[in-house]
Amino acid sequence: MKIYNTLSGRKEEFAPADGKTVKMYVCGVTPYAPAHVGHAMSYTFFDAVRRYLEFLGYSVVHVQNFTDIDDKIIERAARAEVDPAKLAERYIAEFYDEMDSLNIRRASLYPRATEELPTIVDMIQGLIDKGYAYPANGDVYFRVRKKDGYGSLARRTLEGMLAGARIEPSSHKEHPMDFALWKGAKKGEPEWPSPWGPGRPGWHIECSAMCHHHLGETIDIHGGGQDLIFPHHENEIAQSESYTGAKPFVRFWMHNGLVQLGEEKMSKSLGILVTVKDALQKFSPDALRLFFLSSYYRSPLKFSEESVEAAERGAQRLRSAASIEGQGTGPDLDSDPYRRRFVEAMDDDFNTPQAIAALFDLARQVNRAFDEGRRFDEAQSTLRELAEVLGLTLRGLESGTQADIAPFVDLLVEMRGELRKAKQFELADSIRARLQALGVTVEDTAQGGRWRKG
RNA sequence: GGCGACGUAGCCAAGUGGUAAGGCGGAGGUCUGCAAAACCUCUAUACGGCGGUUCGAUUCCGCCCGUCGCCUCCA
Repeated sequence: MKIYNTLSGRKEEFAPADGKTVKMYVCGVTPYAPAHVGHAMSYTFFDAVRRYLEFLGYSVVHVQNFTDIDDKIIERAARAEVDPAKLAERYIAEFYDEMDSLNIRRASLYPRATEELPTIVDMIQGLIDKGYAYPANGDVYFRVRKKDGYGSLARRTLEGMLAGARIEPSSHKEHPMDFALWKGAKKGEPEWPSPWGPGRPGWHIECSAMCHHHLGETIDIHGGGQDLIFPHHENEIAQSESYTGAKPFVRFWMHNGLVQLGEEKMSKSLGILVTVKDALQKFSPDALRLFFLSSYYRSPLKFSEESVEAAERGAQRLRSAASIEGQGTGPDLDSDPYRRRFVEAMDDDFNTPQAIAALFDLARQVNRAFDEGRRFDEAQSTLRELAEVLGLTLRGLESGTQADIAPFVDLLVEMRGELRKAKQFELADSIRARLQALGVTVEDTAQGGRWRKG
């Protein structure tokens, strides 16, 4: 299959370095606020990446970090007068819950910055020893000019960056673009001991350290949002390659486009966002996933309720095709052409929009086979299988915490069937309308009434 | 100012050097007591604008307009 590599700017043939196991690292969140749909989109996409790679027969080691110590956490915790670690812990728990709700499979490992201090300190020391970093005034900085090719991921040069003129000069830095590996602690801040004095790790070093610690010197895929390309991923490359001497640090860099709300990027710090929690209250997980995966992952995606509502109706159509019962005896529906289209689309840099198009076409064929009295069990299971590769459950809305209403609704639907037979249509229609008002849709088929929630 | 991305039907959104997937919506039809669902047919003389290359461009190149992102924390 082919994957677009940000580093080369081209689609390249992909296979894991060892031929079997894909080492994949996806940048996680800084848990200081609720997750928004931009996070949901990114992690949904990388979940689909992982599922598809496994579908191809690879095993995938998927590592995703939590940046559980950082300026924002300290700031928020101070304002709320809680312990920074507690604050982070709370948002991490929320994050797990929400990602589970979105049917995003758990990563193989979720390392946290605060649990990687020894690795981080070792790496910083190693960088100092090799001349790539220098302590200054309790901080430690990376010497950007020492790293060949710094800026190549972002396609920038040091000169170009300086032209931005938005860089705050720091008297302790040798070069304005040098970045912190270690930040000396100020009074009252959380701190860890180090050879350079008490402090905490800089933002970029944790990812380098975790990658190295858990996945080795070279990993197959490193993913994240496009907003991480610079400076975060650029700096990761600089740190990791300088430390290990191994090139490349990452074989395939993958970056998803950003979710926009209205005309702007969704952003935690700017407060422009729709939280995952809010979205899940309005829409089914399948609808959100279908919405996310209906556009190519590298393009920006505009979030709008109308678009997700459209996806909700589409999801319902897929669900219904995946769950109809009562196949006939005519010739089998052959789903191979649809499977091929799906695979071909996904092989082309995870072209999920086209893969989804194949799913909709297959769903139509299943419905047709039903109408024509043909067999479709194999096609239907293909539909479910491929949907699952994208992480779509195609399950109906669950009844939630309520006791199971099924026997009672069944009874009403059955009684209504009797009324219809007796041509008591007014009463039958009234039952249907009242069930609808309670959130149960009743449909009449040749085999009698059937119902679903929603 | 520098770097990058994008601009396709009412809306969302793929894609190709030789006249445009899919979804939602809409119109008509089949089925139905009605409705819903499902299925069938239709719904972009053409892909921001202007030039260029080409037998031929929406697809390549240049310029312009518009939108967005990054350059500072950010999936």
